[in-house]
Amino acid sequence: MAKPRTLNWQGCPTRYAAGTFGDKWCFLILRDVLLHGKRTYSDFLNSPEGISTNILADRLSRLEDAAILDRQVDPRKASRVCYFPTRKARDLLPSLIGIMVWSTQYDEHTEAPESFAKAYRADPVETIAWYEAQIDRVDAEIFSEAEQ
Amino acid sequence: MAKPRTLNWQGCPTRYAAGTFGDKWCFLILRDVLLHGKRTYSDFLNSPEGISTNILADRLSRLEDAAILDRQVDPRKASRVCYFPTRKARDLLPSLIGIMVWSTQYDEHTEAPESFAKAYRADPVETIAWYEAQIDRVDAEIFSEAEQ
DNA sequence: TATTTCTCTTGCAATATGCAAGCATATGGC
DNA sequence: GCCATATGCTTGCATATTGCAAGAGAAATA
Repeated sequence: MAKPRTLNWQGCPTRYAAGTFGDKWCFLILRDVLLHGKRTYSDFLNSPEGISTNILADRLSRLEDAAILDRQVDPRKASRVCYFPTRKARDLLPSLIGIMVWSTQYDEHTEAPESFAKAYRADPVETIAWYEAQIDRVDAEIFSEAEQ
Repeated sequence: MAKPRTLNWQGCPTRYAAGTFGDKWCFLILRDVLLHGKRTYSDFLNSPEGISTNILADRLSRLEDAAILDRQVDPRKASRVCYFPTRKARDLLPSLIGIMVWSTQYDEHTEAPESFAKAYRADPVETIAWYEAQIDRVDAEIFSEAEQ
């Protein structure tokens, strides 16, 4: 048995988003892949929140189905797999960062430095461009290492 | 028995957000309260997604605990309850609308009109201000009706 | 006073999650 | 080539969450 998944949760934009990545584990995977340069199954598994293996496999598969992640055999080592963020994933960066700025403001135990929200407010476009460039760098690095 | 809730899901901004409203029903409640002018239990219950009564009560209670919703006896009718969006909720508007624009772009069955994403891209600040004004209007209306 | 509206609560079956173990494929050392 | 290891999953099972139907309690309405 398996996945009915986003069974007709299309149409309404909020519902589409909720059905596509609207659960805590998808959120954290998006964070890891968009902001922390994580790409492999074990990268995600080692995040401090401690996702379990079956849930991780399920969420990666859903995000791949939704064209948010692009699953490829790791060019550096064929026993490994890379999940690359697609353009569709990258286009969530502004909202994701906006949410993080919100958390930084309202979570009294936030660990985010003051400078993060400050930089974003000073120049959001530049801040997002910086994160996009980081993503490019991580992906390029993987393929350049493979050629050696 | 009841709610341990966001047990130490603080610190990391993404994790804080995921723990606070990171599930599909919270998403939809936020949509209803921020964008559709819904305020009462039965308003939320009547949304087309069909949330069940126990889940709705649970999520409203969590969002109230998180200071995202402000629960008050309805000034128009004391047997009813209003859930008003707080400043903390309103501050999610930009990200929520950003996510909706994303869905509008990527959901091939989107029901959102082209004009929505277009207006946002042309002037995001103005678009958000418009939604904020709508929220003010809905809340003011409730209290003005109560005085009659 | 009786009925209806409205916001929940409760009981129970179905589904999803978390955990530990195991499996499959590829790699790397001999 | 052969075996140990690394990596990405799958499976089984206990526990937790959800969904559904019914109903309780407080206030409005007739």
